[in-house]
Amino acid sequence: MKRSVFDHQFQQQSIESKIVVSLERISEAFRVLLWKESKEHALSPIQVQILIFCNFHSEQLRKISSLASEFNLTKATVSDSVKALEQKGFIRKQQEPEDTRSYTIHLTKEGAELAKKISMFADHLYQPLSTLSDIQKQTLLSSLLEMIYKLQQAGIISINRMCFSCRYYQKKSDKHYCNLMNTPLKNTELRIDCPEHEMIGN
Amino acid sequence: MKRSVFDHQFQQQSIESKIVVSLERISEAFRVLLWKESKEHALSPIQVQILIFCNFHSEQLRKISSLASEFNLTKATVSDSVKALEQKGFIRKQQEPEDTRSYTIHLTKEGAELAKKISMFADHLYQPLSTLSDIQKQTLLSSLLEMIYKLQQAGIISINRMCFSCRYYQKKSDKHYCNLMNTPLKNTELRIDCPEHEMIGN
DNA sequence: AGTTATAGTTAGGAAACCTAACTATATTTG
DNA sequence: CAAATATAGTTAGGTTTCCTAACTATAACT
Repeated sequence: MKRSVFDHQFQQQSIESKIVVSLERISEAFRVLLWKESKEHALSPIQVQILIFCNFHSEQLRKISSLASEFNLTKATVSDSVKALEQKGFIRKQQEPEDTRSYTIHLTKEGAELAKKISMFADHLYQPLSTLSDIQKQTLLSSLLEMIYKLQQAGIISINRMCFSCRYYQKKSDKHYCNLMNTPLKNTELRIDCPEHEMIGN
Repeated sequence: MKRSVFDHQFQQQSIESKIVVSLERISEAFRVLLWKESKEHALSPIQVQILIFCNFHSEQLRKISSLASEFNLTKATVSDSVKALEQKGFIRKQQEPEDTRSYTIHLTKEGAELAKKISMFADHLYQPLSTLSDIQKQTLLSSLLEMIYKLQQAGIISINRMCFSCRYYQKKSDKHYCNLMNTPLKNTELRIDCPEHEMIGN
């Protein structure tokens, strides 16, 4: 009989189920923080995410389709929110001559200012990390990276821009190597959202 | 100038910001999995959470107010969802003689069966952990526990039933100790959702 | 040139959330 | 003990989230 990670008896035997439950609690924290930040600025959670994302990512990614797969939503949902942001004057749509079906999202001056403010919402997660030792942090990070990679391979998270899924990444005798920068990468240098990322096998 | 964890340059310097971004990705995975599971059973995400929670927690916690603070929602929101679950025949409200204002939620036979099924939704998070070493898992867990405790202290997550916030917990010369069971606790024995939990200072 | 794929929008609907105002019981306290 | 206050839950009304399905318009095959 298979057991759920939420089963107390199972939790007492299994460290894995404790980890999953912990991660679930932290997800809850994200949800709460995002919601709170949204309300404070009269935005919706998804609008907050879009503003932050657009503030930190390149033109190619600042399109309806990219945003949709980034946040695992439909294009219709994203389209609505983008329209709302446009009406509020935080973004502007810019047609490109190459493909007139699509457009790139640009933050207006007000949008960029707002984005800077709201992107601090995750700070509350940042502070609790300060008391962990360096080794703890390193182990924590590599474990999380491994998890994320597997979640992406399993098709649960659609998009990522981490080294493991990048065409420039190579494992050389158990060491990480980036073929774009031509340098070895320490565990802590592995990126989770690399601007130069190119998906493997494209 | 303070920087956001979503800032790429900042990420390259700071391991903490990478961890936060990773956690954010994992939260996304939870959101997606919960949504998917909901749709498959014609439930809403919050209904799924309520069913699972009620399946694994004691009577005192199976009340509107508890659920509301557990999930950081208002009572109104929870009340609505519980009503829906009742109409679908998965739960039943049971008045207690001690306090007739309130009632306890009981799963019906169908509700319990459904709860068992849907509580496996987190399994996709469980499997990616299998390749981690024991030491990695232990470090991961204690880091997460520490984070959660601080998030609760900071008032971001309202409720938890972990050892650190329990009146029976004691730190004896840097070792963990449970005064209810009268036993020392290894790092891996620390609980994240203990049925015997009693909030400190009550 | 005609089919097919892709980018984004619109419309309609269920549900997730909230706030505010409400009922009904419990508890406190003057 | 009666009056004031607190607590448990509901209802009403609103905005936003998200979906699916049908649509327009452009781009890219064949």
